[in-house]
Amino acid sequence: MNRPTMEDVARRANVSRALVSLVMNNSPQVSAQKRKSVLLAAEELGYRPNLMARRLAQQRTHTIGVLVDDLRNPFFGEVVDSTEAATTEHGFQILILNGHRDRQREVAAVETFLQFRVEGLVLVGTRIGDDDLAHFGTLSPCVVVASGNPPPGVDTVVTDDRHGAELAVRHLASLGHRRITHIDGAANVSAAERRAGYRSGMRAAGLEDCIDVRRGGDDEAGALAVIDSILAEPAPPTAIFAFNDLLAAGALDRLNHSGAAVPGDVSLVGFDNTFISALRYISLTTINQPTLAMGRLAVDTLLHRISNGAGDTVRHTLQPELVVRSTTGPPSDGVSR
Amino acid sequence: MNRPTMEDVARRANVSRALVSLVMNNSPQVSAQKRKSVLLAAEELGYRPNLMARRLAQQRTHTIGVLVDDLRNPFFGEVVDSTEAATTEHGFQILILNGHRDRQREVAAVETFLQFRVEGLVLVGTRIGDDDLAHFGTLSPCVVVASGNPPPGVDTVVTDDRHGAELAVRHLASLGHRRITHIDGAANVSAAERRAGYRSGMRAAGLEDCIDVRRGGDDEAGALAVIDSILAEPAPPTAIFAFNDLLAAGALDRLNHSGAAVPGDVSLVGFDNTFISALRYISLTTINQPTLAMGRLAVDTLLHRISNGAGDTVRHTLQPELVVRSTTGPPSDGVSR
DNA sequence: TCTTTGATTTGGAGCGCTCTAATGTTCTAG
DNA sequence: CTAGAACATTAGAGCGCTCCAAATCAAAGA
Repeated sequence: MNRPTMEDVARRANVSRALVSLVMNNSPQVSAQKRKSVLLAAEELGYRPNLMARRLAQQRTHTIGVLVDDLRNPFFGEVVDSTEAATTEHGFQILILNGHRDRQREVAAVETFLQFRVEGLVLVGTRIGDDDLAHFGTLSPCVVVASGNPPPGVDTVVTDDRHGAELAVRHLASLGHRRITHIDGAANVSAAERRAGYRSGMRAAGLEDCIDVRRGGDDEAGALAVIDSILAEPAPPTAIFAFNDLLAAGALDRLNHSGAAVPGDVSLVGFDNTFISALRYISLTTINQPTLAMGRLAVDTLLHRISNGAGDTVRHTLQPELVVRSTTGPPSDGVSR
Repeated sequence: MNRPTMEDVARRANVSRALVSLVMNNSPQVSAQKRKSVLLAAEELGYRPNLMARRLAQQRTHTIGVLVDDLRNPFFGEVVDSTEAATTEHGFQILILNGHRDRQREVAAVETFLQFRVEGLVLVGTRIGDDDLAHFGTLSPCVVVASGNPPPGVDTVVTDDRHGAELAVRHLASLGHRRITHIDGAANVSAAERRAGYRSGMRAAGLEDCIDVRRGGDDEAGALAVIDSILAEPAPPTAIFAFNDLLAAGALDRLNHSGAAVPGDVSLVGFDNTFISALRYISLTTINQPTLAMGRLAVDTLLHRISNGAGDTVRHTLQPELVVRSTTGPPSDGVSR
């Protein structure tokens, strides 16, 4: 399986290696005639340029690395999609690695990217520590997306998680809910901000006495136990604000299974506005994050940094929005007052 | 941002480039002392081997390319996950590219893989034509996963789609349904087999007069219009077998919205057994595909082919299973008899 | 002391491609 | 007819690393 090289093509077309190279990069300074014969020779041999060699010689890879915390979460999937679109539009290649929600693996993935000599890094929702992050920032242009509260010195594109959480609480409070519980995102990078937003939202609504945070997780499974224990309590909450849509879906699931009506007995709000929440069958009230804009902005920021080098750190904060669907409504009776 | 090279490390540690290379590949034939000083020098310089150079020199990439038809479909996501796990276990790297359900893009992606000199290809659910496929097979070891009915000459790992569809129909028929409609997967690679399975299943149940195939698509959206038109008919089906879970979720959505009870008025079966169907809130009866085994088997087959070269084409066919949940039940009344 | 042997270390020739500088060619204008 | 511009082509020096063959070294045996 010895693949033909540029040398072979050159020989076959009776030209120099350099000329073949020019043709392959469709340089305009090649005569039509030579171009044709080179192309023909390449075709006949089934020639395919060797990317390794090309990149080595070029000293550029035209590639950016995208590291995602968890590809299974549709939210991240959407961000990656828009990142990919924006990247290819700019003539760059994209390399995707999955962090599997594991800090170690994520750091290892960045290492892989660096060995690949990617020209920039997009870290989506990763749980890499601030110290490592700052370090990576010195090694390669780097944009952090959707990651709670990244350290200075690294460009970031974030949704205002805190504000998003406040929107959720305000919505519930305005419906008349008082006992609003938050099922949090545990170690997820955005968890802290959303928790903080929940707290400040509760305070703003004069409900600080009702603040109640439960430890959830990253996906459906995280909500099950919490719902079980909540329902067993004497005065269960009339509303739940979940860290994300997956958690909310899990909660919905469990509530339904336990015979609690949503929103009749319990109102529920998620976060992310993934396609899951949009399924009419679920129809989850949630907080939208502008994934498309986030991906695009991240790439723009990164490419700008790549071509313009150092400079002031940029921080783009996008605003989330409340999307009201069918899982929220006024509390069923006066009990909560 | 001029990265240190092996040369720099060698100079700093007062050894030859070759020795540094040995250390980097942790060869056993290096004295402990030299190893230490090399490692130290590398550490101090922040040296990171250049993968391009390494691969170019090595004439191997230890990488396999995985092309997925649609990363947004959780089913494919699961297959990729297990593929990734199996790959890294064997010391290989994995490169993932997304086909976005577009044949052109998929062919282009394979081209990219070939330029990367991947040592093998795993094509998951792609819609690349048989001719192209056969061609790629001659260029690189290649395993096709979950793709309907691939051409001979290429190793394959498939679920017996036809049988899976038959299981679904048999289940519905045994519950007493007669008017069972199939919402198909349109141009999806597995669509033809599942359609065929639906047909033969119907025939086997003596329901050939009721055969009714509607054009669906790849995801939720594909089901909406179909459901609308079905419900508008004088004698709507009492059961629906959808091409996959996403389509089924869309159908569930629409049925629910139209006031049709599931399974009261209409029973519903999906295909793939993705996490969506498992959400208790949805609790979809579906056909399970052993994604974990598929990914592992694909990698094993591929690596075997890589190390043992040509040989008889392998075709692994895995058996799907019926997973009964809450969207199927007997037809509501005697009308259908 | 001189080999011999096995363990270490090193020189240097690639891997396949790009890119600059230099060389050829062709054509136009003086 | 020829200088010189304008265009086309090529030689050759890398890019950073691996790996084979050869060189070096140290300890052990004769």
